[in-house]
Amino acid sequence: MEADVRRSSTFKSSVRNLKKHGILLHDGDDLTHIYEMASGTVKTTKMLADGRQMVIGFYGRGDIIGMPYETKALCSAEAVTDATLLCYPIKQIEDLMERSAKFYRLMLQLITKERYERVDHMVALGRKKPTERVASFLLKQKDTLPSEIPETYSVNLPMSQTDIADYLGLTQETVCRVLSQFKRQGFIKATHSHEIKIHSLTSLQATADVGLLH
Amino acid sequence: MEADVRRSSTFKSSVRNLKKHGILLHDGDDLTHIYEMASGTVKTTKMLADGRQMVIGFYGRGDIIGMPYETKALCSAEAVTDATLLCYPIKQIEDLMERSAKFYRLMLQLITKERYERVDHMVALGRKKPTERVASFLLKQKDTLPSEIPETYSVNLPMSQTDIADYLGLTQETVCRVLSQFKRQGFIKATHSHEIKIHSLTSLQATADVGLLH
DNA sequence: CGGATTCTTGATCACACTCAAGGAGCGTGG
DNA sequence: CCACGCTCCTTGAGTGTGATCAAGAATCCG
Repeated sequence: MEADVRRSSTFKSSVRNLKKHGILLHDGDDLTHIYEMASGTVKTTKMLADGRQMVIGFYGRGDIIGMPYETKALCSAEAVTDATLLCYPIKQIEDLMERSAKFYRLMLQLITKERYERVDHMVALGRKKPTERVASFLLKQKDTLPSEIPETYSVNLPMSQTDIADYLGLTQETVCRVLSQFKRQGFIKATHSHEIKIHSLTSLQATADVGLLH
Repeated sequence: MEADVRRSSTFKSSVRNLKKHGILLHDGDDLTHIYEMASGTVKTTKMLADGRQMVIGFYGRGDIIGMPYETKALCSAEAVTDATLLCYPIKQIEDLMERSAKFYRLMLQLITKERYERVDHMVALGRKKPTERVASFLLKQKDTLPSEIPETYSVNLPMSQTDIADYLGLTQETVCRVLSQFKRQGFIKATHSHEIKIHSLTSLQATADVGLLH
């Protein structure tokens, strides 16, 4: 998006750096800007009154946080790692959308992608078993990689297992146990911390989609 | 939306009637139209390979199914009761959006509302207990009513308990048991079939938000 | 190096699911 | 209009799975 905004005459944006655990937004804040991830990872969350937390999404390079006409922030947003964001005044984005068909199609595209992901996420939360959810989560990470994925490859998991649990509607212990099971089965292997190697993409896919394998 | 579309010069829409259990869309179909509910209730669903079903949403009078630039249907859509829908060619809607700022704001408004609901739904699926999910669901129904809700009022529940369960990520039996419990507690009362009376809005709200009461 | 956080694993428990059976409600056709 | 069959609802009993509780190991970070 960055290039598209810059190309417009009224270009005016700033940069914001967040340290790990830095807060970008509180749930319900007035939303003055729309943010584009330049580096790092940010999570959006909702919290219940008694402290239970739900992670709605993880955002990495190129992802957008905030939508035109979202006057109040829908979720809180917190840095999972140190992160850099490009900040566009929301009014400016709204103007661009109204004036440039190309730009508004770009926004609609983003919305479409988000809708698709949220529905997938909802299916996982409502109807998938823990192993299936974790497998789906691991596979989703590959979408963030450049195309053409071989059977074996590495993915980065910058977030904690607690964050993954809060994203998948599980406990941290269950996530850990499922990952251990996948390791024992040879589906994945821990490399560095915050990185795992996928050893059998097909096994994970079978597990994610119906849990055919046990 | 209907009035706004008609006001435009290129107005051209048709009406579609669905019988109960009639299929409007199959997941992945080419989406040629955008639909506005005129009467009845429709549910959108996703199905896993082994038959597990997730209900993504219920749609009543005035709700929109399908979005501009959603080339393939994101979900299946099926009538829960006999239903009537207004059908707008998706191309026409896309044109209107590009040309009329007013119209595209209308669309963005719909999208914002959907985003808000989906996030709420995700929190329920991932972090709420069965009683809290059912209470949230019952309260959501009041949004469909004209404003100013008193402590006691009636809501229509045209869908089956199985549908509610598939919407809340529970089993049909659990939904039934929670509803029975609410009846015993005096929170609600069954009136006609497919209609219940809310007797204590505040008790339901307390249950929905944190489950403070047991 | 020391303290905090995160991860891992085990043991136990509770809650929602599964299985089951009976009843109520509804639509259809005789 | 009633009888029949189907779907949907209700409730109970028993089970299994993921949550909880707990403790130790590993990793991170100042």
